[in-house]
Amino acid sequence: MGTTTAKVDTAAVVTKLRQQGLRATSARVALLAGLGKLGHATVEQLHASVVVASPSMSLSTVYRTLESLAEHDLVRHAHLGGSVPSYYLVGEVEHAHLVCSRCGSVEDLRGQTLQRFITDLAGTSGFATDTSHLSVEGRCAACQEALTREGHERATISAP
Amino acid sequence: MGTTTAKVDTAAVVTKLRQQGLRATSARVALLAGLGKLGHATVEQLHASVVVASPSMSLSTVYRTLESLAEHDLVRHAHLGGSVPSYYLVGEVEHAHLVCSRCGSVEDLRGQTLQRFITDLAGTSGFATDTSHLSVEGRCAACQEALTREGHERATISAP
DNA sequence: TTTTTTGCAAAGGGTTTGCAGTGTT
DNA sequence: AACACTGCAAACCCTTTGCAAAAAA
Repeated sequence: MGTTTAKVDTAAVVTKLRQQGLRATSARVALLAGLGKLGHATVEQLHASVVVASPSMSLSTVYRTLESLAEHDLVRHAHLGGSVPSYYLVGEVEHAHLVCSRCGSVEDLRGQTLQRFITDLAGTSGFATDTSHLSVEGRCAACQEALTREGHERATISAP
Repeated sequence: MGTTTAKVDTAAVVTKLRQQGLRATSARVALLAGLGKLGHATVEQLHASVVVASPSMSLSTVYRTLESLAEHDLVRHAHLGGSVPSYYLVGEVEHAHLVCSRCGSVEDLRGQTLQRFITDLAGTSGFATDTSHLSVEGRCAACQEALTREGHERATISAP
C-alpha cells in the first residue's frame, strides 16, 4: 500500500478530464480512482483493481488509457524496483520514491533531503534532475532493522 | 561511451573467475572485456560487441553469462533510462549513475554529493540506500545548456 | 451523427528455458 | 570422464497494434 492517498472526487475528475480535452470515459474515471486508492500501482494491479467494478475492461484499455492520461500529465510512471513501471497520480508536489527491495513498500520523498541532493547535483555536475522519475532502491527502516536483528546482512551503509 | 574505462587483463580475469568457482569460458572472458571497454552496456550492445570476435555467441549465452557473473558479483546492472537494464563491471568504488534522458549519456556519481544524500536519507527516514542500483534521470550539463539556449524548455529545476 | 474509445485477437520485443551437443576441468 | 556451459528453438512475459463494435460528444 502506498503512502499517498489522494482524494478522488468523480465530478472533479470529469471536469479535469474535459479541461484537458479528454472524454470522460468510464475507463479514465475508474483508473484515476484506482490510482487514488492504490497510490502507486502497476498496470496489472490497476487492471485487477478496476476489473471488479468493470469486468469488461481489457488490459489494452488500461495501457492505452494510462498513456493518454500521462500525455495530459494527469498521471506519471516511475520504475519502482521490478521490471514493470508503476503509475501514480500527479499531485501538487513533485516527489521521488523510496522503494524497499525487501518488502516492496514505496515511500514518497519530498523536502530538503531531496532538494539538497538536486541542488548539489546541479552545482557539482550541472545535472538537472528529473525529480518525478527518481526512485531510490534500498531497505526501508523496518526491513533494515529486521535484517540487522537477524544479523544476516550488514547494518551499515556502503560508502560511495 | 561510458566514463568508466576499467582495465581488463585476461589472465587476471581468468584468475578471478576461478576464484569464484566459475570456469573461464570464452563467453565470460569476452563479456568482461566488452564491459571493460564499453563501461555501461545493454545486453544487445554487449552481444553486438562480442559477436565480432566470437560470431557463434548467442544472445541467450549473453543473458546466462551476465546472470552468473552477477551472482558472483563481478558485474551489476542498473536501469538506465530505457526499458532494458545496463550492465557494468563491479569496480572498487560503489557509485550511482546520472543518466541524460536527452542524449543518453551516463555519468558515474561518487563522492560527497552522493554520500550526503545517502546519509540524509538514513537520518531522516532510516532508509538504507542501495547505491549501486541508484540511477538519476535528468539532463546532463551540455543538454541542459542546449535546451536553455533554444528556450524550448525551462532552465530551472523544479522544486520538490 | 461524428469522433473518440473500446474489446478482442494477433503481433511484437525482450528475456527465459529445455535439451542435446560442446568445452573446460 | 565428469560436469558446466553453449547454441538453438520454442516458450514466456509484458506491451503494442489493427480493426470492427460501442460509447461519448
